[in-house]
Amino acid sequence: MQLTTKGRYAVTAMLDLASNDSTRPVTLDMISQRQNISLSYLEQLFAKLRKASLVKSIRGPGGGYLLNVDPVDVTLTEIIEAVDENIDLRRCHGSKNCLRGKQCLSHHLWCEVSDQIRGFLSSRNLQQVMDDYYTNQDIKVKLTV
Amino acid sequence: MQLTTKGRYAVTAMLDLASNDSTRPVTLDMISQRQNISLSYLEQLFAKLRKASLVKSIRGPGGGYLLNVDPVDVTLTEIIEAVDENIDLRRCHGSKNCLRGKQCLSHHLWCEVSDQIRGFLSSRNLQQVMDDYYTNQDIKVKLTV
DNA sequence: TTATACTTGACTATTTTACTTGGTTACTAG
DNA sequence: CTAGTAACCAAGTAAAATAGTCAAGTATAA
Repeated sequence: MQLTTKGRYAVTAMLDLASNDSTRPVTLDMISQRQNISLSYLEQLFAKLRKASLVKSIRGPGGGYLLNVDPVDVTLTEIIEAVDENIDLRRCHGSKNCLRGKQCLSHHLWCEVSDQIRGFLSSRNLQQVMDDYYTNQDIKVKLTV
Repeated sequence: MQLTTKGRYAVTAMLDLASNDSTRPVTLDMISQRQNISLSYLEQLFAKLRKASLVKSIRGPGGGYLLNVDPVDVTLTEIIEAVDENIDLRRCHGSKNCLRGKQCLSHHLWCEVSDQIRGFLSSRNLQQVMDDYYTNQDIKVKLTV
Protein backbone atom coordinates (compact mmCIF):
# COMPACT_ATOMS: atom_id res chain seq x y z
CA MET A 1 0.00 0.00 0.00
CA GLN A 2 0.10 2.01 2.24
CA LEU A 3 -3.09 3.54 3.48
CA THR A 4 -1.73 6.18 5.75
CA THR A 5 -1.97 9.83 6.73
CA LYS A 6 -0.83 10.90 3.29
CA GLY A 7 -3.78 9.28 1.53
CA ARG A 8 -6.18 10.40 4.26
CA TYR A 9 -5.01 14.00 3.97
CA ALA A 10 -5.45 13.89 0.22
CA VAL A 11 -9.01 12.62 0.50
CA THR A 12 -9.82 15.13 3.24
CA ALA A 13 -8.42 18.00 1.21
CA MET A 14 -10.41 16.92 -1.84
CA LEU A 15 -13.52 16.74 0.34
CA ASP A 16 -12.83 20.25 1.56
CA LEU A 17 -12.58 21.45 -2.04
CA ALA A 18 -15.77 19.62 -2.95
CA SER A 19 -17.66 21.06 0.03
CA ASN A 20 -16.76 24.65 -0.63
CA ASP A 21 -19.00 25.54 -3.51
CA SER A 22 -16.36 25.82 -6.07
CA THR A 23 -16.94 28.84 -8.17
CA ARG A 24 -14.19 30.56 -6.20
CA PRO A 25 -10.76 28.99 -5.82
CA VAL A 26 -9.82 27.73 -2.36
CA THR A 27 -6.34 28.51 -1.03
CA LEU A 28 -4.24 25.84 0.58
CA ASP A 29 -3.98 28.15 3.54
CA MET A 30 -7.75 27.85 4.09
CA ILE A 31 -7.67 24.08 3.77
CA SER A 32 -4.70 23.97 6.10
CA GLN A 33 -6.62 25.88 8.76
CA ARG A 34 -9.95 24.14 8.32
CA GLN A 35 -8.58 20.61 8.20
CA ASN A 36 -5.61 21.13 10.48
CA ILE A 37 -3.02 19.93 7.99
CA SER A 38 0.42 21.49 7.59
CA LEU A 39 0.42 23.98 4.73
CA SER A 40 3.76 22.87 3.31
CA TYR A 41 2.68 19.26 3.38
CA LEU A 42 -0.49 20.19 1.52
CA GLU A 43 1.66 21.87 -1.11
CA GLN A 44 3.39 18.57 -1.77
CA LEU A 45 0.15 16.67 -1.97
CA PHE A 46 -1.50 19.19 -4.27
CA ALA A 47 1.45 19.12 -6.62
CA LYS A 48 0.69 15.44 -7.11
CA LEU A 49 -3.07 15.92 -7.28
CA ARG A 50 -2.49 18.53 -9.98
CA LYS A 51 -0.24 16.20 -11.98
CA ALA A 52 -3.04 13.66 -11.80
CA SER A 53 -5.43 16.33 -13.18
CA LEU A 54 -7.69 15.98 -10.16
CA VAL A 55 -7.42 19.66 -9.31
CA LYS A 56 -6.50 22.79 -11.20
CA SER A 57 -4.70 25.81 -9.80
CA ILE A 58 -5.15 29.53 -10.26
CA ARG A 59 -2.19 31.70 -9.38
CA GLY A 60 -2.03 35.17 -8.02
CA PRO A 61 -4.32 37.04 -5.62
CA GLY A 62 -7.73 35.47 -5.35
CA GLY A 63 -6.19 32.30 -6.68
CA GLY A 64 -6.15 28.83 -5.20
CA TYR A 65 -7.31 25.39 -6.17
CA LEU A 66 -10.45 24.08 -7.81
CA LEU A 67 -11.66 20.58 -8.46
CA ASN A 68 -10.91 19.60 -12.02
CA VAL A 69 -13.50 16.83 -12.03
CA ASP A 70 -17.06 16.21 -10.98
CA PRO A 71 -17.15 14.82 -7.41
CA VAL A 72 -19.25 11.96 -8.74
CA ASP A 73 -16.50 10.98 -11.13
CA VAL A 74 -13.55 10.77 -8.73
CA THR A 75 -13.04 7.51 -6.91
CA LEU A 76 -11.08 7.33 -3.69
CA THR A 77 -8.61 4.98 -5.33
CA GLU A 78 -7.74 7.69 -7.84
CA ILE A 79 -7.08 10.20 -5.10
CA ILE A 80 -5.05 7.87 -2.96
CA GLU A 81 -3.00 6.48 -5.80
CA ALA A 82 -2.33 10.03 -6.98
CA VAL A 83 -0.40 10.78 -3.79
CA ASP A 84 0.35 7.40 -2.40
CA GLU A 85 1.78 5.33 -5.15
CA ASN A 86 -0.16 2.06 -5.17
CA ILE A 87 -2.42 -0.16 -3.18
CA ASP A 88 -0.51 -3.41 -3.46
CA LEU A 89 0.30 -5.69 -0.57
CA ARG A 90 2.39 -8.15 -2.53
CA ARG A 91 6.06 -8.35 -1.70
CA CYS A 92 6.84 -9.20 -5.33
CA HIS A 93 4.45 -6.57 -6.73
CA GLY A 94 3.06 -9.02 -9.22
CA SER A 95 6.16 -10.70 -10.53
CA LYS A 96 5.28 -13.87 -8.61
CA ASN A 97 8.89 -14.47 -7.61
CA CYS A 98 8.37 -13.71 -3.93
CA LEU A 99 10.14 -16.88 -2.76
CA ARG A 100 13.26 -17.95 -4.60
CA GLY A 101 11.77 -17.41 -8.04
CA LYS A 102 8.46 -19.03 -7.20
CA GLN A 103 5.38 -17.48 -5.71
CA CYS A 104 5.20 -17.65 -1.96
CA LEU A 105 2.66 -19.51 0.17
CA SER A 106 0.42 -16.51 0.54
CA HIS A 107 0.87 -14.85 -2.83
CA HIS A 108 -2.67 -15.37 -4.01
CA LEU A 109 -4.00 -14.16 -0.70
CA TRP A 110 -2.29 -10.78 -0.92
CA CYS A 111 -3.56 -10.37 -4.45
CA GLU A 112 -7.07 -10.88 -3.16
CA VAL A 113 -6.70 -8.51 -0.24
CA SER A 114 -5.23 -5.80 -2.45
CA ASP A 115 -8.07 -6.28 -4.92
CA GLN A 116 -10.65 -6.07 -2.16
CA ILE A 117 -9.33 -2.81 -0.78
CA ARG A 118 -8.85 -1.30 -4.20
CA GLY A 119 -12.31 -2.49 -5.18
CA PHE A 120 -13.93 -0.92 -2.18
CA LEU A 121 -12.14 2.38 -2.57
CA SER A 122 -12.96 2.39 -6.27
CA SER A 123 -16.64 1.92 -5.53
CA ARG A 124 -16.77 5.19 -3.60
CA ASN A 125 -16.69 8.61 -5.15
CA LEU A 126 -16.14 11.98 -3.52
CA GLN A 127 -19.82 12.93 -3.66
CA GLN A 128 -20.88 9.79 -1.77
CA VAL A 129 -18.36 10.38 0.98
CA MET A 130 -19.58 13.95 1.36
CA ASP A 131 -23.17 12.78 1.56
CA ASP A 132 -22.17 10.17 4.12
CA TYR A 133 -20.53 12.83 6.23
CA TYR A 134 -23.52 15.13 6.35
CA THR A 135 -25.82 12.20 7.03
CA ASN A 136 -23.71 11.19 9.99
CA GLN A 137 -23.62 14.76 11.28
CA ASP A 138 -27.38 14.54 11.82
CA ILE A 139 -27.95 17.20 9.21
CA LYS A 140 -30.56 15.05 7.56
CA VAL A 141 -30.53 15.79 3.90
CA LYS A 142 -32.61 13.84 1.43
CA LEU A 143 -30.14 11.90 -0.63
CA THR A 144 -30.46 10.42 -4.07
CA VAL A 145 -28.17 7.48 -3.73
CA MET B 1 -3.09 -0.50 10.11
CA GLN B 2 -0.54 -1.45 8.77
CA LEU B 3 -0.60 -4.36 6.40
CA THR B 4 3.07 -4.83 5.82
CA THR B 5 5.86 -7.38 5.70
CA LYS B 6 5.43 -8.09 9.38
CA GLY B 7 1.88 -9.33 8.97
CA ARG B 8 2.75 -11.17 5.78
CA TYR B 9 5.63 -12.95 7.48
CA ALA B 10 3.38 -13.98 10.33
CA VAL B 11 0.77 -15.43 7.99
CA THR B 12 3.45 -17.15 5.91
CA ALA B 13 5.05 -18.68 8.99
CA MET B 14 1.68 -19.91 10.24
CA LEU B 15 1.05 -21.42 6.81
CA ASP B 16 4.39 -23.17 7.02
CA LEU B 17 3.45 -24.61 10.40
CA ALA B 18 0.06 -25.64 9.09
CA SER B 19 1.55 -27.34 6.04
CA ASN B 20 4.07 -29.41 7.95
CA ASP B 21 1.99 -32.15 9.44
CA SER B 22 2.25 -31.08 12.96
CA THR B 23 2.89 -34.05 15.15
CA ARG B 24 6.53 -32.99 15.29
CA PRO B 25 7.52 -29.47 16.32
CA VAL B 26 8.95 -27.25 13.59
CA THR B 27 12.04 -25.19 14.41
CA LEU B 28 12.21 -21.53 13.52
CA ASP B 29 15.45 -22.37 11.75
CA MET B 30 13.53 -24.57 9.31
CA ILE B 31 10.88 -21.92 8.70
CA SER B 32 13.60 -19.33 8.28
CA GLN B 33 15.24 -21.41 5.56
CA ARG B 34 12.07 -22.51 3.80
CA GLN B 35 10.38 -19.12 3.76
CA ASN B 36 13.51 -17.01 3.51
CA ILE B 37 12.80 -14.95 6.62
CA SER B 38 15.45 -13.83 9.11
CA LEU B 39 15.59 -16.20 12.08
CA SER B 40 15.84 -13.50 14.71
CA TYR B 41 12.94 -11.64 13.20
CA LEU B 42 10.90 -14.83 13.32
CA GLU B 43 11.76 -15.15 17.00
CA GLN B 44 10.18 -11.78 17.64
CA LEU B 45 7.08 -12.61 15.67
CA PHE B 46 6.67 -15.99 17.35
CA ALA B 47 6.98 -14.42 20.77
CA LYS B 48 3.85 -12.46 19.89
CA LEU B 49 2.10 -15.38 18.26
CA ARG B 50 2.75 -17.37 21.40
CA LYS B 51 1.36 -14.65 23.63
CA ALA B 52 -1.74 -14.71 21.47
CA SER B 53 -1.93 -18.51 22.03
CA LEU B 54 -1.81 -19.17 18.31
CA VAL B 55 1.25 -21.40 18.65
CA LYS B 56 2.86 -23.36 21.42
CA SER B 57 6.55 -23.97 21.89
CA ILE B 58 8.66 -26.91 22.96
CA ARG B 59 12.16 -26.16 24.17
CA GLY B 60 15.30 -28.13 23.92
CA PRO B 61 16.58 -30.54 21.29
CA GLY B 62 13.82 -31.83 19.05
CA GLY B 63 11.76 -28.86 20.12
CA GLY B 64 10.21 -26.10 18.05
CA TYR B 65 6.77 -24.69 17.46
CA LEU B 66 3.36 -26.25 16.92
CA LEU B 67 0.05 -24.72 15.98
CA ASN B 68 -2.06 -24.26 19.07
CA VAL B 69 -5.30 -24.07 17.11
CA ASP B 70 -7.08 -25.82 14.29
CA PRO B 71 -6.19 -24.12 10.96
CA VAL B 72 -9.91 -23.82 10.31
CA ASP B 73 -10.35 -21.77 13.46
CA VAL B 74 -7.66 -19.11 12.91
CA THR B 75 -8.62 -16.10 10.87
CA LEU B 76 -6.03 -13.97 9.17
CA THR B 77 -7.13 -10.99 11.22
CA GLU B 78 -6.17 -12.85 14.38
CA ILE B 79 -2.72 -13.60 13.06
CA ILE B 80 -2.08 -10.12 11.75
CA GLU B 81 -3.39 -8.38 14.82
CA ALA B 82 -1.26 -10.67 16.98
CA VAL B 83 1.93 -9.24 15.48
CA ASP B 84 0.77 -6.04 13.92
CA GLU B 85 -1.25 -4.21 16.48
CA ASN B 86 -4.47 -3.23 14.75
CA ILE B 87 -6.16 -2.78 11.43
CA ASP B 88 -7.49 0.71 11.92
CA LEU B 89 -7.11 3.53 9.44
CA ARG B 90 -8.66 6.18 11.61
CA ARG B 91 -6.45 8.98 12.79
CA CYS B 92 -8.45 9.22 16.01
CA HIS B 93 -8.67 5.45 16.50
CA GLY B 94 -12.34 5.67 17.29
CA SER B 95 -12.51 8.61 19.65
CA LYS B 96 -14.12 10.71 16.90
CA ASN B 97 -12.09 13.76 17.82
CA CYS B 98 -9.95 13.72 14.68
CA LEU B 99 -10.55 17.38 13.94
CA ARG B 100 -10.57 19.80 16.87
CA GLY B 101 -12.78 17.63 19.03
CA LYS B 102 -15.19 16.78 16.25
CA GLN B 103 -15.01 13.99 13.76
CA CYS B 104 -13.30 14.84 10.53
CA LEU B 105 -14.80 14.97 7.06
CA SER B 106 -13.76 11.45 6.23
CA HIS B 107 -14.14 9.80 9.63
CA HIS B 108 -17.00 7.54 8.63
CA LEU B 109 -15.18 6.59 5.47
CA TRP B 110 -12.11 5.29 7.29
CA CYS B 111 -14.35 3.34 9.63
CA GLU B 112 -15.88 1.66 6.64
CA VAL B 113 -12.59 0.91 4.93
CA SER B 114 -11.12 -0.52 8.13
CA ASP B 115 -14.22 -2.65 8.59
CA GLN B 116 -14.04 -3.90 5.02
CA ILE B 117 -10.44 -4.98 5.30
CA ARG B 118 -10.91 -6.51 8.71
CA GLY B 119 -14.05 -8.21 7.49
CA PHE B 120 -12.32 -9.74 4.53
CA LEU B 121 -9.35 -10.94 6.53
CA SER B 122 -11.68 -12.31 9.18
CA SER B 123 -13.57 -14.29 6.57
CA ARG B 124 -10.47 -16.27 5.69
CA ASN B 125 -8.94 -18.97 7.82
CA LEU B 126 -5.55 -20.63 7.54
CA GLN B 127 -6.95 -23.78 6.02
CA GLN B 128 -8.62 -21.90 3.17
CA VAL B 129 -5.46 -20.02 2.32
CA MET B 130 -3.52 -23.29 2.22
CA ASP B 131 -6.13 -24.83 -0.03
CA ASP B 132 -6.02 -21.77 -2.27
CA TYR B 133 -2.28 -22.07 -2.57
CA TYR B 134 -2.27 -25.67 -3.64
CA THR B 135 -5.11 -25.01 -6.06
CA ASN B 136 -3.15 -22.23 -7.68
CA GLN B 137 -0.08 -24.45 -7.87
CA ASP B 138 -2.01 -26.65 -10.30
CA ILE B 139 -2.13 -29.42 -7.76
CA LYS B 140 -5.85 -29.76 -8.25
CA VAL B 141 -7.39 -30.91 -5.03
CA LYS B 142 -11.12 -31.29 -4.60
CA LEU B 143 -12.13 -28.65 -2.10
CA THR B 144 -15.11 -28.45 0.14
CA VAL B 145 -15.61 -24.72 0.31
C1' DT C 1 4.34 47.33 -9.48
C1' DT C 2 3.37 45.09 -5.63
C1' DA C 3 1.23 41.97 -2.74
C1' DT C 4 -0.73 37.53 -3.19
C1' DA C 5 -0.58 32.86 -3.86
C1' DC C 6 1.08 29.03 -6.36
C1' DT C 7 5.56 26.27 -7.49
C1' DT C 8 9.83 23.90 -6.81
C1' DG C 9 13.21 21.40 -4.71
C1' DA C 10 16.08 20.24 -1.27
C1' DC C 11 16.38 19.33 3.38
C1' DT C 12 15.20 17.55 8.29
C1' DA C 13 12.79 14.98 11.88
C1' DT C 14 10.21 11.23 13.35
C1' DT C 15 8.44 6.80 13.22
C1' DT C 16 8.15 2.26 11.77
C1' DT C 17 9.97 -1.72 9.93
C1' DA C 18 13.29 -5.03 9.50
C1' DC C 19 17.09 -7.03 11.09
C1' DT C 20 21.33 -8.01 14.27
C1' DT C 21 23.85 -9.15 18.32
C1' DG C 22 24.71 -11.35 22.34
C1' DG C 23 23.29 -13.30 25.54
C1' DT C 24 20.16 -16.75 29.10
C1' DT C 25 17.17 -20.63 30.05
C1' DA C 26 14.93 -25.09 29.45
C1' DC C 27 15.25 -29.46 27.95
C1' DT C 28 16.72 -33.93 26.10
C1' DA C 29 19.42 -37.17 23.44
C1' DG C 30 23.27 -39.61 24.18
C1' DC D 1 25.16 -35.86 33.82
C1' DT D 2 26.36 -33.07 30.39
C1' DA D 3 26.71 -31.13 25.95
C1' DG D 4 24.25 -29.37 22.56
C1' DT D 5 19.90 -27.72 20.78
C1' DA D 6 16.45 -24.55 20.36
C1' DA D 7 13.35 -21.36 22.58
C1' DC D 8 13.48 -16.96 24.93
C1' DC D 9 14.82 -12.16 25.86
C1' DA D 10 16.64 -7.35 25.58
C1' DA D 11 19.09 -4.02 23.35
C1' DG D 12 20.55 -1.77 19.71
C1' DT D 13 21.14 -0.66 14.61
C1' DA D 14 19.92 0.18 9.58
C1' DA D 15 17.03 1.37 6.20
C1' DA D 16 12.91 3.06 4.54
C1' DA D 17 8.79 5.65 4.63
C1' DT D 18 6.20 9.26 6.48
C1' DA D 19 5.50 13.79 7.89
C1' DG D 20 6.81 18.17 7.90
C1' DT D 21 10.09 22.48 7.06
C1' DC D 22 12.47 26.11 4.59
C1' DA D 23 13.70 29.14 1.14
C1' DA D 24 13.86 30.87 -3.22
C1' DG D 25 11.49 31.25 -6.85
C1' DT D 26 7.30 32.49 -10.71
C1' DA D 27 2.77 34.04 -12.32
C1' DT D 28 -0.96 37.13 -11.88
C1' DA D 29 -4.63 40.21 -10.43
C1' DA D 30 -5.60 44.39 -8.32
